[in-house]
Amino acid sequence: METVDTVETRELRYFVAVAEELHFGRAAERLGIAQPPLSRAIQQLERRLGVRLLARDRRGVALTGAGETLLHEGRAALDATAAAARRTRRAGAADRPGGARDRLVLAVKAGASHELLHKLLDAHAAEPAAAEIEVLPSGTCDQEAMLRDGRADAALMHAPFNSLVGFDSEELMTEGQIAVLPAGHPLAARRTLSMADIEGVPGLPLARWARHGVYPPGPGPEIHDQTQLAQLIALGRTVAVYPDSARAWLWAEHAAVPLADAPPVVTHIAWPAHNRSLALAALVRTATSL
Amino acid sequence: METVDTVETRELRYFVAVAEELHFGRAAERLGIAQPPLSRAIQQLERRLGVRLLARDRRGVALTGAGETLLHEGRAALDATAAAARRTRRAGAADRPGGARDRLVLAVKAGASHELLHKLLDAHAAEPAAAEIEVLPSGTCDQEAMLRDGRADAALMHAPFNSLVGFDSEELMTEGQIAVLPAGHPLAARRTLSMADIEGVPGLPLARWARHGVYPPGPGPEIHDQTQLAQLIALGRTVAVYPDSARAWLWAEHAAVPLADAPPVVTHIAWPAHNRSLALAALVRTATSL
DNA sequence: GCTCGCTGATACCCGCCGGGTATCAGCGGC
DNA sequence: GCCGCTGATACCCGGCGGGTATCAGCGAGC
Repeated sequence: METVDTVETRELRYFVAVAEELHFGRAAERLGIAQPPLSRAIQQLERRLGVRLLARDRRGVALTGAGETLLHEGRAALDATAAAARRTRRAGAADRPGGARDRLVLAVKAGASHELLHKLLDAHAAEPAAAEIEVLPSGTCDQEAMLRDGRADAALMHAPFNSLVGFDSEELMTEGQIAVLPAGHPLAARRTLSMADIEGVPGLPLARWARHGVYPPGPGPEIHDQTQLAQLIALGRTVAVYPDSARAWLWAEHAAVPLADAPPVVTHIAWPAHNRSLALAALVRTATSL
Repeated sequence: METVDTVETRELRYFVAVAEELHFGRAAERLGIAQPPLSRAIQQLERRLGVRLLARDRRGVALTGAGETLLHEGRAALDATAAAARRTRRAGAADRPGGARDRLVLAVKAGASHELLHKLLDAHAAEPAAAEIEVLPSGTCDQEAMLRDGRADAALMHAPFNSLVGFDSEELMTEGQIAVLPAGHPLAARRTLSMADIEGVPGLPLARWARHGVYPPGPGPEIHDQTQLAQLIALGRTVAVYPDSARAWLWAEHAAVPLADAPPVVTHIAWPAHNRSLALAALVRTATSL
C-alpha cells in the first residue's frame, strides 16, 4: 500500500462531518451530497492513510483512536485552511486599487469589557495611520474559534474563561468579580460576598453558561444570551458571577456585590501566533499602552 | 462571482510552490506536473477567492499583498493538514491490534542538551507505563517545523534561538554560554570573555549558522553541520558561541571559555498547543520534574 | 530592426474520479 | 416473520485535472 501523505480538504470536511454526526446519512445530508459517495470517500481516506478511522458497528458508527486524532487534527487543519482563504480575501480587498483601507476584525464577548473596548477603540482611532476596526461581538466563548478560522484578526479574551493556548497575547487588565443579584434579595444588602454565600442559596441557583456547546450540570437555568440572563436575574430566578466591568450593563432591578474570593478575571488581547501584520501590531501596541 | 470559501489543499500546494519559486515553469517541475495546468489552477484559485494573488509582470511573477498573506497562511494550513495525516497514521499504528505501543517523537537540535536529554530519557523510561520515545535529531532550527507539520510530537527548544510562539511549552533549564575557541588561541587562556572580546578578532571571524535557510551577513564561514564547525574551530579558522552544555561534544583541540555577557539560553520542552495526549502529558511531567 | 528565446496563457483532448440513482446486505425491533 | 434502519456495493455520467501543442508579449542581442 503506497501511502501518499496528501489529504485533501474535501476529505477532511467529509470525515469531520461523519465523525461529528456518527451517522453517514445525516453527515451526507449536512454536506449536501448523497450517502454512497460519502461512504466511498471515507473508505478511500482510510485506505490512503492505511488506518481504520471508524468502527462500523452494526447500528451506527464509532471513532477509533486514529479517528479521534483525525477529528481533532483535521478540525485544526480545516480551520487553518478556512483562515487562509478568509484572510487572503480580506488582504485582496485591501490592496485592490481604491479598495478598503486596512481593516482588522476584533472579536469580543458580547457585552464584556465595554469600557475597555471603548477606550481601546478611541485610542486606536486617534492614531494617525490606524487601520479600521470592525468589532465582531461573539457568543460566549467562541472568540477562540473566530481567531482560529480567520473570521477575526484579534480578540479580547478573558482568562480563565477563554484559553489562550495557541495564540499570542498581551495582558490588558485584571479585575475582580461581582455577584449579580436581584435587587430585592437579602444578599444584595451585603457589602461583600464569598462564593460559598451564593452557592446553594435555596431558590436562587447559579446560572449556567454553555462552554463549547455543553452546559455544566446543576440546577440553574441554561443561559444562551446576556439579555435572557439579565431578565432572569431581574425576575429573581437566578444569580450570576461576572467581572466588575459587567456593572456597565446592569439594570435597575439588579444589584452587584463584590465577591471577595472569586478568581480575578484577566482580560487579554490575543491574535494568531504567526501573524505579522503591521496593522495588528499597531492595535496591540495601542491596547497595551492604555 | 459566487465565492465558495473552500480551498483544496492541492490548490494551496500549487500556489505555495509558485509563490516560492516565483516562476510557473520551475514550480510545475517541482510539483511534477506540466506548466499549463498549473497556470490554470492558479487562475482558478484567484477567481474563486476573488483576489489577485500574483502580479504577472513581464519577465516573471511577483506576489501581491493578498499573495503574501496566502503564502504565509497557506503554509500554515498545509502544515496543519500534513500534521493531521501523519498523526492519524501514527495513532492508527498504535491502536492496531498487536500494534506498536504509544510512541512519541521528540525533536532535538542535533548535539544540543546532551546531558539533559539523557536524564530525560532515563527518567521517562523508568516510568511504569511510559510511551516509547523516538529521538529525532534535527538540523539547526527546524524543530519548529517538525512540530508544526506533525513529524514530531514534542521538541527541546532553545530560547532565544527557537521561537516558542504558537506552541505550549515548559521551561526546563537555563544555562550560560561559552565561546568555543581553538585550543592554542591566546583568548583560550582567559578565565572569562565578553562578546566584545570575540567579535572582530582579526583572523578569527564568528561562525554563521543559517536561520530558516538564510545566513546572517558577516565574514565568518557558513556552517551547515556541527562536525564541520567543530573541525573549523579545531583548525583555528573560526570561533563559535554555544550553550554551556556544548562542552559535552568538545574536542581535545577545543577550548571553552565562559562568556560573561552572553544572553542565557533557556531550554524548553514544547509541543503543539492543542495536543491532549496522555503519553505526551506524562513526558512533559517527567521533563519538568527533572 | 528583426529574430530569438524566455516568459505565462490558451486551445484542445482524454481519462479519472467525484457525484448521482438503484440496490444489496446485516441486524434490531414491533 | 417482516419491516425499517443502518452502511456498502454496483453502475453510469459529467466535469475537471492533467497532458501536448501552440500562441502571445516582450527583452536581449547581433
